[in-house]
Amino acid sequence: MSESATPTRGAATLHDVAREAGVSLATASRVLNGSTRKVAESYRERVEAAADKLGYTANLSAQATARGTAAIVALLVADIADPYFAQLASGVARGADEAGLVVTIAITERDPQREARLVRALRGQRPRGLILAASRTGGPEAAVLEPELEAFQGMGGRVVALGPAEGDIRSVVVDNRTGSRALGRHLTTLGYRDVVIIGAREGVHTSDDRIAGFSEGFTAGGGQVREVIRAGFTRDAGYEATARLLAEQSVPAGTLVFGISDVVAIGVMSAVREAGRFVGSDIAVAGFDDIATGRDIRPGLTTVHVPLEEVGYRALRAVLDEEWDASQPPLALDVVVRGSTPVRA
Amino acid sequence: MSESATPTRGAATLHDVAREAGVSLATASRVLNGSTRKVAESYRERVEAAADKLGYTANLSAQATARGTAAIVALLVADIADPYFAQLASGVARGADEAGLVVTIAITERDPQREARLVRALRGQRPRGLILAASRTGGPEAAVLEPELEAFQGMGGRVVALGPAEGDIRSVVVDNRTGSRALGRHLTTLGYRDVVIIGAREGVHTSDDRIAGFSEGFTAGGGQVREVIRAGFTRDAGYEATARLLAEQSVPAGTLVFGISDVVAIGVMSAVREAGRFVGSDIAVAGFDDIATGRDIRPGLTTVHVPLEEVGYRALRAVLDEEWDASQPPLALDVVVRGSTPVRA
DNA sequence: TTGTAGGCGTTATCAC
DNA sequence: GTGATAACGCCTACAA
Repeated sequence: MSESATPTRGAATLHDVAREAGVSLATASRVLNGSTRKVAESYRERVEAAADKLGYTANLSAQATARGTAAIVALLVADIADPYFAQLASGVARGADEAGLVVTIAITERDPQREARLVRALRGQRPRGLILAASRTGGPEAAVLEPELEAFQGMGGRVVALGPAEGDIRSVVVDNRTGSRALGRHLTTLGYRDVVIIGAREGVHTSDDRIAGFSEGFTAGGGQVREVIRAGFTRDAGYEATARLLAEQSVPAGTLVFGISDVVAIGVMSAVREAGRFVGSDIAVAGFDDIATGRDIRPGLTTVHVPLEEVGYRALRAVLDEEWDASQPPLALDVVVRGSTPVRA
Repeated sequence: MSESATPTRGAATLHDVAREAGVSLATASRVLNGSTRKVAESYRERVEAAADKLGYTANLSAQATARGTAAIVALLVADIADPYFAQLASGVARGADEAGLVVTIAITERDPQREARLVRALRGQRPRGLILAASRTGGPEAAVLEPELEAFQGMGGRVVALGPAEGDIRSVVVDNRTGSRALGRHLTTLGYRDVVIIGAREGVHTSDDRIAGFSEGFTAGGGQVREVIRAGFTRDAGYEATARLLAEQSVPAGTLVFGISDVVAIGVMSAVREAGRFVGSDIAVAGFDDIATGRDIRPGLTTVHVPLEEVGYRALRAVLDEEWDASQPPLALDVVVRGSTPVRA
């Protein structure tokens, strides 16, 4: 007596609904899921009544097999616990919800090999599109990804990358270069002349652009880049690089440290403090992205505001929209000055 | 002539692989996806060769329709941009990856109605399980969820809740009560006697438990709870409640504010500062969860460490494991004292 | 407008 | 062990 009087065995199928309503499968399908609506009102009502009497929910898998594509969009991020990616994901989720899509999420751990494997696995879902948010790199390691992406596109899937991309990959681009240039320039007007930049390894586009832009702006303003440290994109990378820097060199007061992202910059701040120095008055710190916590830490983190949630939302739209202007101007960014970079006396 | 010379049309199907390998569909299926393996080595090799020559990837939807269940686990969170949920999600993702499952994520926005709709929609995916991480409440609003959950379970899906749950819902429980009691008690040993608690509305289990536990510990230690403010679970809720508090009442130095979560506590800290008061020496602040940023802000946030990533991982295991000890002891928590609650002179 | 029937890619139950 | 073949639940020409 494992199952006794349960009226609906397992889940109600379209079949059940059709029978209950006394119509054909096709009719039921049309009113419940079909796109072009041409069903007599009386039938429609009966079907709908039957459907929710039975608690019917379309089997998405079956629908997907039949249609050849699933109402899914896959999102690849380096690390979902990182606020940068979390905020991005938030925008993607909002857009997906609006469009009635489901979001599938995969973590690349910043490993190109792994990323390629994930793309391949995700392909099995036949998602409408793939959003690549994990930091894109240029190098040869990135090559493993190419064939997988092509295979995916070959079966009608759309690929959207955050940051510039070649081929038929749509992309949502943030003007890292211009934003960081503005930041660098602005900081010289506050009196800074000496900067150490902590970024990711060469080849990571976002990092490279931010480093280049900042350097341009800073030198244009009369400052000089003392050193560019290649660390990584995490809080710990920022922390360790700074700790080492402070231990090995004598860093004069008034020096500015630019962390390639807020997350990195927050690590920088912690290391500065732990070394017994002061953030702001002593060693200034700036970041990039304007994640939420940057507002709540003390001193506030000077940064460049990136509308992360909006970026995620646009990426989602890029997956869905038929029309797509490939030459869209990149999202403009604003410099946000807070206490971590006070005016130098 | 709609189809011309493209070698692989769309995506390679099992059919293609079988033909290429010169075996039957059944055989190909067995070597590529089947569970019980009984295929001659020679065949196996041929099939595998054919498969990766063609770049075959199983169509998960088709597999799901055939099997009746998909290799998916759905995760419901209130807000993925919130570090609490993001860290949780991270653990879920890790476990899912290990088990070869895909994670689908849905945002409830803390709206029970919406949550119910999502569960219903997610049901269509026929996921192996559902992880309910969005703050569970007790009240009548929660009732809408029941039937949806039951329907899901009725079709063989497993439901895992974070926090206590009734019926055949598995749950991963964190000992909020004991943890907050320990925190409250400990803070009295530091000299605090007066606390204002900022929590979510009544009925939200996590919040209620933390408030109750903290109150017990704090009064047991000789302190008194001046007020319990019902605000919410967000940073802004903490901020606004505190701003109002500070504006309307005269809050003496040495008062402690306990935010029901670190996110709330961070809002509290910002409001304290904005009111021209000092966190720590003047008004002390404590939180709960030990999210990553609590370590990086200054002063550091005193809190109770919750192994969020691990909680997520366990939740995932709870979905998968056949064996499940319903009476597992809740995860123990540790008090972490930082600068936001200095010893009172 | 409605119903019939074939097909989507896999799995699983059979005989062989 | 291997291979037909009937499901799985749904969509969609096509016919009525």
